[in-house]
Amino acid sequence: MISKNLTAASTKPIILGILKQGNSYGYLIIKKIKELSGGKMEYSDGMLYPVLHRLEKEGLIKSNWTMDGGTRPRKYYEITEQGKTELVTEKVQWQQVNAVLNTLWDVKPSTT
Amino acid sequence: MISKNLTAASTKPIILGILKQGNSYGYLIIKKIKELSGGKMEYSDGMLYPVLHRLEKEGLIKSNWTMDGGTRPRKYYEITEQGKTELVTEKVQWQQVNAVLNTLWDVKPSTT
DNA sequence: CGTTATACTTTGGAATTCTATGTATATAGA
DNA sequence: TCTATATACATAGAATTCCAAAGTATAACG
Repeated sequence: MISKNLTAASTKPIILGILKQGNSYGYLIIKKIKELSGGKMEYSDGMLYPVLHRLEKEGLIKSNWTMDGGTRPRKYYEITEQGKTELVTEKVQWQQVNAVLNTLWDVKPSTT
Repeated sequence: MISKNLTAASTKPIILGILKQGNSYGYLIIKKIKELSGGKMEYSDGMLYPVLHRLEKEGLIKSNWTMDGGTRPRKYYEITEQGKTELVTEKVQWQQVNAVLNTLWDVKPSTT
């Protein structure tokens, strides 16, 4: 299982990325993340929903309740323009840190 | 500047990676991180030292005070075997998350 | 009709974090 | 010589963040 810190650091870009592929709702996003990660990342509903609320308050996504043909109501989320911009920022930052780590993963100890 | 979450997620592997290159001490580690990241990651001393203490308590690093030829005492840290193992674990996890993100960064929106 | 899956919400105890503050020595420069 | 800055480490506790747990409700399946 992925550590708490890494999960926290990746939650925002993962959700924004999924919503950029197309609108979705909480329950489905949880399943999608599990699927994308091959089961290695698994969000509980109590973890994901508050994040969605926060992202909406930040203006990165927006929601509307929908009746998908006679079934129960679902709250569909859509990424906003601001959200798309934020995703780019997240990408840049992630890649900067990734670059630092790539120089460190496989270092040989210096001859001390 | 790198976001708080990303900083938190990368602190442990970065410190372990730096110490794998060779022993070092707090003040120098801070400078090293700044240098490696081209100034994009900057730790305050109040941020770094508690992390070093925590990693030592976890057994991933160990310390000893040294007098570097007449200068003031410095607390040198060294990575332990356990620390090296942990670094591998961190690497695997990071790369798993990185793989998920790589599938998402550049997705084209589906024709909705 | 009972059980499981779907679907969303909220709260508050728990854990984490880092800002601010404190101590002390070495060095550069005025 | 004196002052300012850089070096070097430590820690309390205010502030923030987090997520496990509990709650509500409907659909689907056997």
